[in-house]
Amino acid sequence: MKLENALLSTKFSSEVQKASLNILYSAWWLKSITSKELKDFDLTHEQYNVLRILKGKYPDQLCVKDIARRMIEKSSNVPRIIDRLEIKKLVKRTVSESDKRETLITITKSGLSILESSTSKLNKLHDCMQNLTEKEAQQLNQLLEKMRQKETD
Amino acid sequence: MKLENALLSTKFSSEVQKASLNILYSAWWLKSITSKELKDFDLTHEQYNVLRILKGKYPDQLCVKDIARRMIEKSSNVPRIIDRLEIKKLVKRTVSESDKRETLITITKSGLSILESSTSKLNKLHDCMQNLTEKEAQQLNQLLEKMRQKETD
DNA sequence: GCAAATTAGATGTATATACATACATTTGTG
DNA sequence: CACAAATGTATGTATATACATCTAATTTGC
Repeated sequence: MKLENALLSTKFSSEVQKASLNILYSAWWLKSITSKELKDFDLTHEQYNVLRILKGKYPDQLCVKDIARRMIEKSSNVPRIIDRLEIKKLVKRTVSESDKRETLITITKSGLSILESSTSKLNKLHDCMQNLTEKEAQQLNQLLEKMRQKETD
Repeated sequence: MKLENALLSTKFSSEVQKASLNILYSAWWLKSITSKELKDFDLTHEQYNVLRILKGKYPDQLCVKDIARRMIEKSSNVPRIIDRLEIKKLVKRTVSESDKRETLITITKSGLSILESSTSKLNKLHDCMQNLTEKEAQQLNQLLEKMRQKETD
């Protein structure tokens, strides 16, 4: 869908300004289609993201800070997301022996299994909406990274 | 910043999957730099968005539904955002005469003035981070819209 | 060795997101 | 005209975001 139709507006001061709005709208669009799939597994987008990060290092444990550093949205309140995952027994908390301030998080068998089935469902969704070729996706990645180039790297 | 550094991860199953994460991260990045500026005006990103939409039609009024249709994030709870703007006297509610179910929203002089100064601050920020040329921005817009092409247009 | 500074995590608050439900008004249909 | 269906908005609930504050543990500097 054209951004003009999505926002019912045609007044953009520049292509650059339009690109900002387009990124924000695309992110909302991506989140809303994936959240819909995750609902079947009683997972939110953020809970899924934490499980995915934990699996990336499995069977190693990660402390809360390590997870936070890997989150897409850096301002996520990781302890609270962990709270919800812990209630559902998808992760486990343990106090670190080497540094008692740290809480180490482990993904449980049950967490791994729910992550596997939800990921396979999301992948199917991804395949369906593969409108971009690998080359186009690569170009998109380059443009996004160029846009953000002011960041300290 | 490269996505690899932003998320401390190098494992992406494809450029397309990486592009999804890149869009989500870029949206967070855009929101966080603009929210920082809007804080000086005691406005949230969403409150600013509503004011911007109202100004687009000024001096006409818009009902809640018209505003919701123009929001970037379609699931925004517009009545509640209006609540906060009304407390700050930046907008005014009136019941529509032609259809008493509708609430018409008007931006106040004070709302227009705060919108003007905050917009000019955001534009300055935009100018500083103009890393993309108009042509590149146009290409980015095309790629994002191609990605979303499954949507009913 | 110990006080001060730093760090990790938990918790509190305001606002937003996502979605369900409630309520009033309007519209459509017999 | 009556009444069911649809519509517009407000409100309720769970979770998340954004940010501040608090507590406990660790590190640093003297």
